[in-house]
Amino acid sequence: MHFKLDGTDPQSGARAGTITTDHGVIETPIFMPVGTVGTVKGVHQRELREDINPDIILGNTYHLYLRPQTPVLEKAGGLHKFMNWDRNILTDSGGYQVYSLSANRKIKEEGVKFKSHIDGSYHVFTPENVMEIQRIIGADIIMAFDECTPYPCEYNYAKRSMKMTHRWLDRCIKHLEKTPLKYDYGQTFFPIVQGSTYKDLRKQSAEYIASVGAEGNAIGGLSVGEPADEMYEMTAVVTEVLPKDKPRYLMGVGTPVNILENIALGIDMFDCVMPTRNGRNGMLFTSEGIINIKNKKWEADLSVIDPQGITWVDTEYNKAYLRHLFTVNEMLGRQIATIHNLGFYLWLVREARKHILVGDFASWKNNMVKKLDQRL
RNA sequence: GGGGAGAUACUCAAGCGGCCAACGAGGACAGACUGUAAAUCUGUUGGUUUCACCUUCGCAGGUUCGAAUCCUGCUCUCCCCA
Repeated sequence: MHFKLDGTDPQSGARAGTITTDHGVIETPIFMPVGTVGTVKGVHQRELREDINPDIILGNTYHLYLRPQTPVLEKAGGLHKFMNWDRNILTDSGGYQVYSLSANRKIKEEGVKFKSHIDGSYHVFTPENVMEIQRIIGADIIMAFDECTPYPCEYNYAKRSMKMTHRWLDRCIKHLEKTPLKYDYGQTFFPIVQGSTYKDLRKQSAEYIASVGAEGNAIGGLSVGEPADEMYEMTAVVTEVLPKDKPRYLMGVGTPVNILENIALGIDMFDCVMPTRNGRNGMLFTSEGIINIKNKKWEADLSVIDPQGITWVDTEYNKAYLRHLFTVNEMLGRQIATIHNLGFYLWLVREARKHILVGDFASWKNNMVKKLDQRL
């Protein structure tokens, strides 16, 4: 993997860059659609490629390990071939499931014992086997196995957890060196900064993560319920420390406003289920503000979904029709909403990139933030 | 014509003397959702001046301290036999 800085915004910490991998070029800032189990829910690969056109998408180690299971992925020659996606893929390590499946797992120094949410069977994830599984899945960017702490998180717990995540990181790196590539392209490993919402822990963690000299770095444990201002504060502390010549990935963020604010703080990569999940649940992010398409007010509104027309669905369908599809619970409604939202998110980060390169990002951002937060 | 069953809130449907403004489901309305256990989850759904009162369980009477629940009549619906 190679990262090149193409430009920085004079008024903020925003950067535009280019990541090059064996599966192509990723222009940053980038939003990566989430495709947990080998599909960006509700979107055909063809639509993803042609209509939304992201350079990279996500998969999830825990979910893919449970189903279809690694032997199938290995037989297929990796996730790219299995799902027919020839651009970049990043896999999360399962660290987020340590948080989200908290009722079904037990954390120890050695690793995490999970109770499968599918059949109740027990599985153990360690830094070592997570690296092996990610080798088999074969994503271009693979993540360290970490503990994503909840919010709020008591200081002592956050500190202990952060230190364990650091020790796990060492084990990941050590084991990865012994685990050869499975396919004929490279894989890049990203470590993850933790430290909850404590500035000193975040700084300490960022310093540790920076010290391992990875080709890219991630920030985890945010967007887990903390107020946005706290998230920004933590991002600011961390980006101050992380190397400027490496991409920075803020995991799990966020709303369109969150993304713009974090771009301003020097983040290059984002992922979030919001455009897909909220889209399936009727929430549309548009150039004019946020719409709950299920609301009665759209019942007879024949105006197009988004006059900006970022993706073709925006102008081919009207609001009343889309609301109707949700009302009668037709899957097409969820598909349209998902394509629209992903198109919008990708448009947003591409627009941000343009403004960074032109040099007027800060003022453009402040303008956008006001519009994007509006509820229509 | 004879016999039987039934009418409950937007719909379906419980309730069979007080704990009933009335279970439950659907629908409707609204909210939530941030490295996806999520096509999921939550709330509201007779009215109002809402820790209370008023009007509701086909219609009209009656019994009772008290009725959606018991009695009488009426109206309507469905089923069976002619």
